[in-house]
Amino acid sequence: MGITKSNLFTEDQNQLAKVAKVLGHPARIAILDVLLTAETCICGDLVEELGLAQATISQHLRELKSVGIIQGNIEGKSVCYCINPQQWQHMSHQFTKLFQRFPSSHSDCC
Amino acid sequence: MGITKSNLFTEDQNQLAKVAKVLGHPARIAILDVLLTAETCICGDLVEELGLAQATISQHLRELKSVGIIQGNIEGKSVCYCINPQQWQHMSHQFTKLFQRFPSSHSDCC
DNA sequence: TTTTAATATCGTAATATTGCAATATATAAT
DNA sequence: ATTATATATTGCAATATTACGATATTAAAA
Repeated sequence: MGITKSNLFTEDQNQLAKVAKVLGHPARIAILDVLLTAETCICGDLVEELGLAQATISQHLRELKSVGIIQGNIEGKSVCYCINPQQWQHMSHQFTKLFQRFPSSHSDCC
Repeated sequence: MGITKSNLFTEDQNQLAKVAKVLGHPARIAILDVLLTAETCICGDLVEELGLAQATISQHLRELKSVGIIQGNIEGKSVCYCINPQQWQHMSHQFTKLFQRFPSSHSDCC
């Protein structure tokens, strides 16, 4: 097949998986690393920074935008990218909720 | 192409992306949900719980095992799955580190 | 207005993922 | 030993992802 059966799962499960999937590529993590390190908007430097073709970077940026964790603002003839604070916090919260569901005081399995 | 250029990225970036990718499917989130809710080992119930074929579940379990966040212990003729506490905490820590790099006191972009 | 520069989109090849039926494997029960 | 049960593996079709060259788009600069 190749098509995910989203209807079998809850909205939360689908949503979290969708965001995780976007984080699931090193180029996209690298892009976030640059944005986080710069602590400001990045216009264009990304293509030189990472070693991928311009078209490829653009595609990864679109995927990050698709779940809202980054945003792009047109600034003249270039585009400034930055983290979207609201969505970043939301994502952070969703993951943290998942992680915290495993009690640290867990007795060994089986 | 279709092949990720891992050599362009750091070990950390590749590692985090790899784990995120495994979390990037709702069936695998759903499996973790069951394991977290049960707070104990789950032997076999997973196939009835989720609506996927046995072969498909087995495949998802293998992917979760591949990054170490769950483990399976053979228990007679069935297999008990549970969260791996060490790896869970490690994963949790890696993601949290990423999330916390964005200062909550961030001025708006551009 | 033409050129230049930055980014996006399209088309496409290579590869990966998803899902499942069929089959293999392994252990318990008879 | 044979059968039943639980899980893993294999093989395969459908679809998705990754990467990039070529081309479009858009806005500043000349």
